[in-house]
Amino acid sequence: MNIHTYINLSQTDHRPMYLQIMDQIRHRVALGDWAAGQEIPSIRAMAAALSISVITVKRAYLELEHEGVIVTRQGKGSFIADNPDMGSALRHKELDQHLEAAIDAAQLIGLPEQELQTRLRELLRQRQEQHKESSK
Amino acid sequence: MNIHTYINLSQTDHRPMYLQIMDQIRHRVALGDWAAGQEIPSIRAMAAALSISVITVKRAYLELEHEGVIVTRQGKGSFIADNPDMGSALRHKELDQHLEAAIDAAQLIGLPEQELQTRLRELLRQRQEQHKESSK
DNA sequence: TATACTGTGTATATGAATATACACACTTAC
DNA sequence: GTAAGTGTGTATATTCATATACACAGTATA
Repeated sequence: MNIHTYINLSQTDHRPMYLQIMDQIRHRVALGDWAAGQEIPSIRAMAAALSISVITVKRAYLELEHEGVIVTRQGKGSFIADNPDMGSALRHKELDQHLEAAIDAAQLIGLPEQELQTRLRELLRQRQEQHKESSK
Repeated sequence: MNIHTYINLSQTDHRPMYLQIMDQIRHRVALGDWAAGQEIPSIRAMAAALSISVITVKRAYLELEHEGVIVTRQGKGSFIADNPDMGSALRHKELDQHLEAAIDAAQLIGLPEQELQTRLRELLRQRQEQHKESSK
C-alpha cells in the first residue's frame, strides 16, 4: 500500500500543489482513514513519491499543523493530531453564514423552502459528477 | 445621488478592486436598482469617484460585458444589457454561489452531505420560529 | 471644426503566490 | 560515533494577477 493510494496530484486541477495535498490529507482524516496519532508519510517520502520538492510538502504540513490537524516533530516525523481539529466552532459558523445567505437569497427570489433544499441536492450531485470526472 | 451611493471599495475586503466593482454592479442589477438599458457611470467617472485608474474600471466593465450583464460603446458609454431576464438570472446565480460556498465549507470540515442538508433544514426552522416571534 | 465628453490598445510596474535548492539540525538505532 | 532516517531556515527563481500611464480613437454638440 504505497503513498499513491492516498495522495496524488491532479494535472487537471489547477490549484496549487500544497493545497491539493492539504485537502487530501484533511479528507483522509475526515473519513477516518488516518486515525488520531497515526504517523503519516514523511515530507521526504511524500516529496519523492510525488516528484516534487520537500519544501512544497513542508508548506502543506506546516499549514495543517497551524490548523491543528497534524503535528510535526523534528527528526521524528509527522502525525495526525491526537485530537484533530476538523470542525472548529469558527468553521461551523462560516458554514451557517453561507446557508443563511442562501436562505436570504431564496427568499428574495420567492423560492419555496422545498425548492431550496432541492437545489442544494442538485448542486451536491453536480459535485459528485465533477469529482468522478477529475479522478478518471 | 452620487456614485458612492452605489459603488464603493472596501478596505477590509482583500479581494481585487475590479472584482468588487463587478460584484456590486451585478448586485445592483439583481436587486433591480439598475434596469435594463439604463446608462451606468462612465469608466472615467467611476475611476475618478473611486480614485483609481480607468484601466481597472475598464477591466471590470469588460468582464461584465463578456458575461452579458452590460454593453459598452466607444464614445457613448456603458449600459445595462437590454435583457429583461438578467436580474432574475443573477439572483439565481447569487443563490447558487451561497450554496456552493456552503458545500465547500462543509467539505472542509468533513461534514457529510446528509448532515449539510439537515443543517439547512434546521436553519429554515429557526427562521420560521423567529418569524412567529416577531409577528406576535 | 473645436471641444468635451466617451472608450481602447500597448506596454509596463509591482507585489504576492508558488515552488525550489541547499546547507543545517534533530532522532534513532546500530 | 556514525549512518540513515527525520524536519528546518534562509535565500532565490519564476510566474501570474493586479493595477497602472499615456497616447490614441470614436461620439455628440455647439
